[in-house]
Amino acid sequence: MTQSAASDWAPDDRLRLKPRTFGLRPFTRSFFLRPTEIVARELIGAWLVRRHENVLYGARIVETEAYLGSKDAAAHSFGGRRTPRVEAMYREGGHLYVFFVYGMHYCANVVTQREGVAEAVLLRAAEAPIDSRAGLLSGPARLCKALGITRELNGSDLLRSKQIRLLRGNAGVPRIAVTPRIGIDYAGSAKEWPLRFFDLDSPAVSGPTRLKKAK
DNA sequence: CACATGATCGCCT
DNA sequence: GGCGATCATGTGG
Repeated sequence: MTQSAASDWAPDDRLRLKPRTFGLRPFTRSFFLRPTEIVARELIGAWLVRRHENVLYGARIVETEAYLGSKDAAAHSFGGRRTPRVEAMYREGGHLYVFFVYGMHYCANVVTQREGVAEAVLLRAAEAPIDSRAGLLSGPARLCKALGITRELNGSDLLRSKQIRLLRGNAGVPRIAVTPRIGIDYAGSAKEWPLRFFDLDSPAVSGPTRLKKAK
C-alpha cells in the first residue's frame, strides 16, 4: 500500500511530551460550541496530544483557519452540502474531521458548533515540544503526517478518544495575527475573509507571516 | 461510468 | 514563482 495508515505511524521522538506538559487540562464541550472564529483564535496555544503504544506525543498549535459552514464558499459544507466525506463536520463541536487531498495528504479540522451545524477549524501548523523550529508540523499535511492523523481518526471525540485529544494551553495568552485563509482561490469573496490566525512569536507558522497591505 | 479537481508539499528554475 | 505527484470525491451523463 502506498497510502499511509494511522496504525503504521512511527512517531518522531521530538514530539514526545515533556513533564511540564503532563498537567495540561481538558477543554469543556462548551468551548467548541461558540462562534467558530473565536474557537479558531483560542485554539492557538492549545495542545494536540496523540497516544502511541502507551507513550504520549503532542504539539502546540500555532496556526488555524476558521471555516464557516453553509455560508462559506471555502468550506466543504458550503450551501449545506452533506456527503459521506463531510459527515463528521455535522457532529457536535469537539470532534475531529479528517479529509484526504491531492491524492497524498491528510488535513485535520476541529469541529465546532452544535450537532447539525457544519463549521470547523483547520489546524495548519504546530510546534514540537522539544524543537519549536523543526518545521515538521508546519503546514496542515505535515502536521497530520507527524502526528499520524489519517482517515482512521476521522470523527474522533477530542475530549474522550484514547488515540487523540485536545488540551488547553498553559503558557499564557499568545500574540495573535489575523490574515485571509490560504489555498482557497476558488472561494470568491470569501477568500478575503480574515479567518486565519497564528501565533506572532512562533517560528513554526506555515504561510505568509504578515497581511499584505490593501492595494 | 468518466472525468475534473483540490483547505499541499517539495523540488526546480 | 512554477509545476508535478497522485487519488478520493463529487458531479454529470
